Amino acid sequence: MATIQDVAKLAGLSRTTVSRVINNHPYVTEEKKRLVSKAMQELNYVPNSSARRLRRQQTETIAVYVPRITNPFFSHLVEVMEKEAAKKGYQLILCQTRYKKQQERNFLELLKTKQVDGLILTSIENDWSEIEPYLAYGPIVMCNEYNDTAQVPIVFLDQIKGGYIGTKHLIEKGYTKLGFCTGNHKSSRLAHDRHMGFLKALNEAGLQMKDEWFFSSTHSIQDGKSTFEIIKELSDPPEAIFTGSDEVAAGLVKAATDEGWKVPEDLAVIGFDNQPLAELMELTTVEQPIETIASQTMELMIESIKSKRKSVRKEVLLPFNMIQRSST
Amino acid sequence: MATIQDVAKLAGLSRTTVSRVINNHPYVTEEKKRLVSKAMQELNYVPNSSARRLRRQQTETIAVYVPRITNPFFSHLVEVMEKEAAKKGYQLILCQTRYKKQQERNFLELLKTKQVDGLILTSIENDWSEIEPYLAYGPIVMCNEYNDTAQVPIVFLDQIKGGYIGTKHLIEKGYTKLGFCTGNHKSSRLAHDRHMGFLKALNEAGLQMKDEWFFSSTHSIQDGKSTFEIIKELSDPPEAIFTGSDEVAAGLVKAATDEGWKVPEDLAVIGFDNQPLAELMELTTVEQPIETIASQTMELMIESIKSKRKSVRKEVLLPFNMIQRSST
DNA sequence: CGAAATCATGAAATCGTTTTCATATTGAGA
DNA sequence: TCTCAATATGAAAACGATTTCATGATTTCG
Repeated sequence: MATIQDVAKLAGLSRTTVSRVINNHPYVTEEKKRLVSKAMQELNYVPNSSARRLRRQQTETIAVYVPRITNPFFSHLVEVMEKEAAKKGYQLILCQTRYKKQQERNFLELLKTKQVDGLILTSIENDWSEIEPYLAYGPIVMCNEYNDTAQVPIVFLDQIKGGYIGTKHLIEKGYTKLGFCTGNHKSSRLAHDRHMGFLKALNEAGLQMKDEWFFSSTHSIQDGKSTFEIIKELSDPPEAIFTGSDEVAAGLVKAATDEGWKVPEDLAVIGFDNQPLAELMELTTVEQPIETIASQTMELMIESIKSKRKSVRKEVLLPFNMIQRSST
Repeated sequence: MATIQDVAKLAGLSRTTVSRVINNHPYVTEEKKRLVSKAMQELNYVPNSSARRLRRQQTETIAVYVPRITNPFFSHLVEVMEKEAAKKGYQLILCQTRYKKQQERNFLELLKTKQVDGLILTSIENDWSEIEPYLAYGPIVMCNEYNDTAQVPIVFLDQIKGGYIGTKHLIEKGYTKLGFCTGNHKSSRLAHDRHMGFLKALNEAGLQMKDEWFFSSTHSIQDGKSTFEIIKELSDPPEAIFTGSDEVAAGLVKAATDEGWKVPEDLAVIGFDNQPLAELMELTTVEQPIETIASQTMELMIESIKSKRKSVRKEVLLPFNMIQRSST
């Protein structure tokens, strides 16, 4: 493996000059530039990035935390982030926290050991107070997660509104008996806020909700199917269901139609996210602008890395988009 | 940021001894170990990984090439790989080639510049001759892609067999008019081989196939739906379709049932991969053991990194698994 | 008891860059 | 012609660890 020294020797110049050519520093004559380029080519030289990182004190690498990359929402987010990062010469290290506090804490060391220039958090397991100290080691940007106090840039959607507009849509369609499916609504701020939005819309319309129309811990297609099994046994079933996920909505619709129910006449369902599966099942859904979320986040991240100033709070609020299909 | 020097000073010892404690080298007395640990704690010290990388000439980082992370097959692969890598102290850099030769070539520089210890290729855009020279810079492992000559470890499935068993299943179910949907069967060895397997099964059963039952460039749910639109206009439509993807199969089934066709009575469909969507649509499908593929690949990769021997060809052939549901 | 092996520690070299500092040359303006 | 700035180059320091080499101290064993 050729080093900068070898190149310098072959070109009959100093390391310094070679380095200047590599980093195109202004004060180098055309002639020397040619000499260096020729030598580099001849030796098939590439600068050693470990050395460069050490000297420059930066890695051109960004860590992205997601719970699991197989979740389509997060893989879409990461897809766009990687693209944007690559465009600007950065690489992405993928960190799956698997919804575990400990796993998240382990990964936090990356920033401390200077393996990455910054952290993007698309989900947070630990309390902010646990994470906050790591800000001393590099910028952190939050994406689609929020926290009212953290002094970091944050790209997010108002999930209360998300819950609200989805529910409002159902109400406008004339449904009055509304059910609600949520994931882990206790720990997740997102789920909690969507529920708030749901209740707000209900309230405004003066509608009541039965306890038996509330379903928690629903995440998967299978959960959607099981939920329908419960619904069909109710003496007074809901007419429409707000779900926090397209998977659950798809499961509901599938189980219902299999049972001979008509969607949306017998049961209307609204999903969340607009995943490919939503199109397949023709689900009405509340879309989050994933591409914008991702690219804005990456932009803020790179900006934070470049301006080495102290991290400050900066909120970027993005809008939802209702997609009406035939499930409502 | 505290350095090893600071720790050494505080502990009243040399850098060398501190380094020995960090890397738990045998010859250090318990007493000094305590002293060093205390100093490290006090200074909140963490070894700088750039320095360590430079000195050790290794990065504990592995690059994974995928076309796009949003493809569920690849995201599942990456999910498991990341988990296995993390378990052994390695990190993953995600590289999306986006099916572009140029993009793949750009990423190849990562290995050359010593940013990663090795490369995992889950798809290959360029000719092997283009990639082969990079073997000089570190190990490469192929995953689910193949090439008959490359002198690298390779974890794969016999896609001819994949096509064969799926088709055989349809034949055993009694269908005689078989259609075939494929992606980009010209450039992809995978798609080509599945087609070979399909034809082999057809041949063995003495069945003929009409040209109009062959559909190429089908990838998405939407493609599946459009394909059905063509099929329903045929005067002599196929009774069953082999598809190279669950997405296409799902699209077909959805469009067909919407049109009032019964699946599998009017049209049987078999998918490929066993994605979550296959369960939703109750698709019979040919499953690839993704978790095993991923973990075996990662194991071979880490093995290759550790034993610094010359790369040699090593084939790991894994079996398919037919999953029978109600679409056939 | 003396030689050899083992244990314990530190000084200095090393990994391969970039950056600082010093110095020489050239060109422009007074 | 002299000064000052701009241009061009190189020597050496720095980044922060690990590794080699050297040197004592201690133990083992014949």
